[in-house]
Amino acid sequence: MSNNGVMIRVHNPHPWPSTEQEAVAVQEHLRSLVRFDGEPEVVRTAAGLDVAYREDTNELVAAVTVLDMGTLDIMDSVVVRGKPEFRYVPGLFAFREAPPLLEALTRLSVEPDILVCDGQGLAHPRRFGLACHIGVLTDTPSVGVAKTAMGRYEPPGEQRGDWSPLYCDSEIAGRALRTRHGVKPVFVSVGHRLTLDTACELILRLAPFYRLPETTRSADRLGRSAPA
DNA sequence: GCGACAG
DNA sequence: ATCTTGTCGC
Repeated sequence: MSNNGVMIRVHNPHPWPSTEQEAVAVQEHLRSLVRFDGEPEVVRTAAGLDVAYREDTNELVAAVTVLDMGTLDIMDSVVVRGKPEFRYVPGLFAFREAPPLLEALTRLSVEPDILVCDGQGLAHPRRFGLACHIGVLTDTPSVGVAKTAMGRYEPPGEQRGDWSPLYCDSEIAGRALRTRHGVKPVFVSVGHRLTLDTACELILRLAPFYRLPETTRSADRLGRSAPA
């Protein structure tokens, strides 16, 4: 269902922080807004969010694709460029990548039922990774899929679908999920308005061919192939 | 104090 | 993130 109105809106109760101390304070407040209910009854579309870097222009290139969950066809896509307003700091990743991603989400014309972010959700030092941040500010179900873990885990079984708990500070914050036989697992954690079971189920559906979900792969391709 | 540390 | 060759396997 497409229309000309804005489907995803950003509700940001804080000015964007300029120091690491302020950023941590913002996270500690926003994390109280993460919800685990309100899961969508049926997920028909899923958005992939990724950011590429252009060394030549010192710009961030945020790319968002919306895929049909049934066919994995790309139904919509948006690219937004922006200047980095925050240096990369582990744990404060969202303050660097979220601005252009949020702007891109606002410009979509096909509504995504869930957002698949390239990074952590609850599997974060303060339980508020990029996926939680994006999910809360847009009040949209979201999940984080990271290529490397921020917590500790034991290797899951070798079969596709096998998983093991991902621990952060002795708490289960996500899962190491095997999307392909014999390939390094991806690290899935809830962002907002989803359960971990549903999140893993969706990621497996989105990753029938490769280690990473097609949402992430398509957004990554789009971002790095964007015109100069 | 030293190492670890999403992209 | 990005820089990069060859190599193994389906």
